[in-house]
Amino acid sequence: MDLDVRRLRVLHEVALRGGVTAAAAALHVTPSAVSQQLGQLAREAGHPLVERSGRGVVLTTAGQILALHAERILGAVEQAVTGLAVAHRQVAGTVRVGAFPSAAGALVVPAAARAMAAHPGLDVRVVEAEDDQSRLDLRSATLDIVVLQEYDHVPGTTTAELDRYPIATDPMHLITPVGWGRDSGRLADLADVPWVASAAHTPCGRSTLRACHLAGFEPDIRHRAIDFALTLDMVAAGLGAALVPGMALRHVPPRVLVRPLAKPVTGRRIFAVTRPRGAGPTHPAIAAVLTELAGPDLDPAQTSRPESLELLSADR
Amino acid sequence: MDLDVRRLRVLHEVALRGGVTAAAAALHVTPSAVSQQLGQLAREAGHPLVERSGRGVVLTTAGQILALHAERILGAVEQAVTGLAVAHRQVAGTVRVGAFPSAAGALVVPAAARAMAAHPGLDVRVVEAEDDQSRLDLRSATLDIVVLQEYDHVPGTTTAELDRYPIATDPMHLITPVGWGRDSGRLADLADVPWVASAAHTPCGRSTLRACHLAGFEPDIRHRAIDFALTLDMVAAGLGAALVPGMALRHVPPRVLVRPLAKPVTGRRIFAVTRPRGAGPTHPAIAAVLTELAGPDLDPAQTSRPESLELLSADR
DNA sequence: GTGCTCGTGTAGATTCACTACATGGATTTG
DNA sequence: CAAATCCATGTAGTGAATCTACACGAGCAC
Repeated sequence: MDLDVRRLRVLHEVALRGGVTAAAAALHVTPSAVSQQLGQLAREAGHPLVERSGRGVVLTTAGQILALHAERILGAVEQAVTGLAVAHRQVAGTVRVGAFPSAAGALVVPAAARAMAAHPGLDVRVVEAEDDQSRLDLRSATLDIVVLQEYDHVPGTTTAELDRYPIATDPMHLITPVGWGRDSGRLADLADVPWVASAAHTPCGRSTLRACHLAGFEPDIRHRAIDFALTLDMVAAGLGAALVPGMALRHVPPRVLVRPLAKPVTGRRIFAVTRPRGAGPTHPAIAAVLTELAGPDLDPAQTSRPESLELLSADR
Repeated sequence: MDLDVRRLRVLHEVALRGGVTAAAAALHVTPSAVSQQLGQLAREAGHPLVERSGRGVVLTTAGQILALHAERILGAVEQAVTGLAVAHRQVAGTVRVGAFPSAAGALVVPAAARAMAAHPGLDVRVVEAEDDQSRLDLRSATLDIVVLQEYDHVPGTTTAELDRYPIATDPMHLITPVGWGRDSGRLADLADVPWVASAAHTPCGRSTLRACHLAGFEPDIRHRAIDFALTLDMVAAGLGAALVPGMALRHVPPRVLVRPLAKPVTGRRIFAVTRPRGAGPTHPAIAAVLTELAGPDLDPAQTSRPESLELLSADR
């Protein structure tokens, strides 16, 4: 009774993704193959691992237990290959980094380029995805490093069980169309203007709302944008003011004014995480990428945004 | 790069047994299969795992590292199946117990019988083997429980890294042909008689030597026997005196006198061990066997040896 | 009901792993 | 020193295992 790693990975994916089809997609096989492997594993385990629920499946108790152990086993396997890489001091192989959109371009891409330049055998791949998706792909070993964000004053998703490597803090900046109001550096001065914000369910959207509440007013949010480039375009078109993280200000379009705030109102912390039971920073290749991510970019305002940010110096 | 468990077990066996052929025998396959799997694993690992040395092989550094991790992974797999058994509270399956000859008959067989009687789904198998062999088979998961002995005053092999479950202490008893010398209960009275002992390289043989030295004399060892039954026959034939563990006295032949010793001179401790990183006593089936081994047999003299032991009462 | 999604069976092709046998190198024996 | 022996490793062929393609049935939405 040997519980093949391949099969255990199938169960792990089913547990993570919540279904046979989703697991099959993640494993790049057909659902039929996943179903068969699951059946075989159940036979070996002596108990059914999943049972149908509606048109999907849910794990039985035995399935949950085995999925838990599967994660431990997969982690042990990963540590084994890591041990080999450590012993041979080879900073090589493929490291897949997931990041949310604004960090991907501003932080991860330059870090990846530096890491690959420094280590010829290293292949860093950047995957742009939302935090929830990245977290899932990290656990399923589709990604090796994930760059996440955590907004101040927003409860947000906890990532307690993961090892965190802080990369940067990214304060929110106030932007308005040029020629709006006076420049006192106080958010409350813009209590009566229209606003542009991210979608209400996003942490950034909630962050804007919280900041305005803390400043003592309810913002009149007229437009919702997910991509910060769209936010900037909206502001440039005079549709409203907005609070955006500094990292989104690498390319500020004309007719957008970045206004100094008297003191930072709110912001977000950016950090990288690795697989909890997996190789983590032990692996030389992952360590090299983490170093590039955390090291030179500790202040993203100084390094990642070449121009157009002189106005921000007052904020810090 | 998934490092199949099956392949890792092959590497583990090669590391344990010290060669391809020995590993193949333990895995019940041909050496060719082992060699091929090893080659495949080396390709996956990116480094050769073994290199030829003389007419055998030795593990490379990479091989040693991977073998180390293999043991962890195999342990994790074992814990997974254990987790399932625990969740379903099923005291079932096969438990293989290894024991040195005298313990196998006196302790393990009755314990196995009791365990199987108490748990219908349980299949306990007893394997008689020397300690070194048993230790190896335990690590390779050929055995699940191993009963070992440790003689007083003999450095012996340490089993520090294993979880120990004490079963019994088995003091050595003095036996002579009937009609020899006086019955003072002192070992030194037999300084000038011929002796029968186990082979010099065995711990029991060394134990006899040490006991006599502690009593102040050098025994004149005329005959060497490995099986205690042969020792008893030799004593019965009048060839000499001997020190044998109490457990070997289940069937004392005629013309052999078990002499009370004023105080126990030396003895051995008998204990069971389980796989260090493996399931161990967590597994219900293994726990059940361990209970039967340790529980009712805490004093083997009282339970396992039905008659012919009245003389021993003075010893304890 | 119709359409859609999800999971599970079945048949066939491909891949994988093992055995049997042969080869080459290293050690022991006569 | 040659012969015999042991050990590991290749090669060819066979059998098992696993995947895809396709069909089917069940649940849910409209």
